[in-house]
Amino acid sequence: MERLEKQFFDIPTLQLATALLGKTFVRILPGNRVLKGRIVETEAYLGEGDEASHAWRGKTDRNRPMFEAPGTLYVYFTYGCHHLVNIVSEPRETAGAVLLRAMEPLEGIWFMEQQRRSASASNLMSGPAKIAQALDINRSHSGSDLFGVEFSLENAPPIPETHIGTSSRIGISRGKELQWRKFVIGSPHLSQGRPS
DNA sequence: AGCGTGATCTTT
DNA sequence: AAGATCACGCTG
Repeated sequence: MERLEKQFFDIPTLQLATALLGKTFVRILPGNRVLKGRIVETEAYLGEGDEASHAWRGKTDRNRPMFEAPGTLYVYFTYGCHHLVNIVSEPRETAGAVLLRAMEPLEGIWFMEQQRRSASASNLMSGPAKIAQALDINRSHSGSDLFGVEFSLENAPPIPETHIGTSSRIGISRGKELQWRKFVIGSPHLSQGRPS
């Protein structure tokens, strides 16, 4: 299916979190190896007013990409060992991003298995840091976008509303009351989540 | 259930 | 300059 252009990403963050479900994330490595995954779980993060967001206190060196144009990538490093990948939303100078939390591996599975040593098929990208590891994404990609060679998003039919679940975001201490996690109900590739 | 591991941000 | 926190994954 066709590649999604900038206008696709230019919708409110919460809507984008839903619209991304089912779409195919495409990563092309140096050497033209192609990796693909189907997005099955996302979370929305805003700026001011969303205390769980990196951007709620304003722009810093790290979160700068969150203030860039829709379709930019925001990647950061946390817990001393994990990279997490977000797709930026909202117009320039307004913070917003959608965290990619889980994907169904579609193509390049052999490579992903190499990247993730102890993983069975359904575990390859069933968590936000696993995605970054499987697809070989790190901080150097923060600020890139989905409109070049390395990264893109392929269209796919929308997921029917009845198959989309909603919950609190996972692993945060503030903003728990907001139901800003979206996922494809019944997918075997969802993240395991963290209690409370 | 516990902990690693380091960047980032806030407070002194 | 020091301390707290952290959008997590793995082992036990």
